[in-house]
Amino acid sequence: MGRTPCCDKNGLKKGPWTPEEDQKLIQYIQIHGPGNWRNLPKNAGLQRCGKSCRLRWTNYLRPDIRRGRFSFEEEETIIQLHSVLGNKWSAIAARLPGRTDNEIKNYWNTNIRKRLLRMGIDPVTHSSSLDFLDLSSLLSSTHLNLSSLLGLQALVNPEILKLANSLLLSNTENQELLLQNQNSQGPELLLQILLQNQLLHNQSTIFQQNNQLHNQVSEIPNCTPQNVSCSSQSMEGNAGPYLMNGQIFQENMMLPLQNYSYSASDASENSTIQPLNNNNNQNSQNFSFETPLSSIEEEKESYCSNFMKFEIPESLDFDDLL
DNA sequence: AAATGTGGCAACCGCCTGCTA
DNA sequence: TTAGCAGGCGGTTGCCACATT
Repeated sequence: MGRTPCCDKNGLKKGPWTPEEDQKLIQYIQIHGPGNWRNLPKNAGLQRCGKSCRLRWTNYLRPDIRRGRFSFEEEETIIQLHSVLGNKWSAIAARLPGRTDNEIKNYWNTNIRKRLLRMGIDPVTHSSSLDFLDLSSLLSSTHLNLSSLLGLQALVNPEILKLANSLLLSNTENQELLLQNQNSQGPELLLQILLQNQLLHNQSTIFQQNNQLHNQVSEIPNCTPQNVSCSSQSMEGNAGPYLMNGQIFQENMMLPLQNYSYSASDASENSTIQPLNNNNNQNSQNFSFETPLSSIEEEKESYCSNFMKFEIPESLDFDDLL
């Protein structure tokens, strides 16, 4: 025979927990520790199913739970882990101390997922629905082969190369696909992974930097982000991407710093900024964005939508990559 | 001020896995 | 060996607070 049922479902309370019930559960677990959920409700004087008690404790009452808004670092971690693990919320939560799988799941469904959808990114596969990631025709041309991927190091952050490598090692599906296609589409798959993760990396980097700057500005007495003065020439309509010193995806140049002035010289001495897809205000050393201050969420979306406008610059000579 | 719409989140539901008798 | 349960997990629901009309 198996075990006896964990609880008699008749007469058990359901729905939101009251403070009194929470207190009973906390007190009992403080004395006896978590576990033995079957007998816990009866011993603690609760008219609840043991399963309900366990959920309440693990998702809400546990003392090590970290509540409040998710940080950019946490969001970055969630997105990256989700791209590898999928909806394995418990596995993702295990890598985010203080966060529960339920909380991460809710945050994904209510925030990240919707934003990715608005940006044209499939939240399940993390692949773009836009055509720019479908570089098959370009990559299968006679102008590019596997060795050219090495040249992409100029375009791709080394950390992303490492991430792509770890993804390839950890993602069985990718491994199989690459093995199946190593003589034909392998480089294309790798490039897709690189580009997708470059997107994620730049997105999170921008979020972090923008948030840090936002916090720094907020700490200045009598100075709110709205009244930070903008300097020099306007780059309105030229929110990027840019070609800078022969490189695209220059990290510091990807900031969609709406309402903040930004000096290109901060990022690189003697920099030149060339909008890839716009003819206005070329070679500006300083620029500003004069759009109204938007929420962080809007900034994220704004950045990503701009990023999705990525075009391969004509100045990029693929023949050289050979 | 009231009605309606929307988003966030706590909690439940049901399936799966591993353990136990 | 196997029936049956506890615990774990992901999906879904429904309530509540806030925003909008």
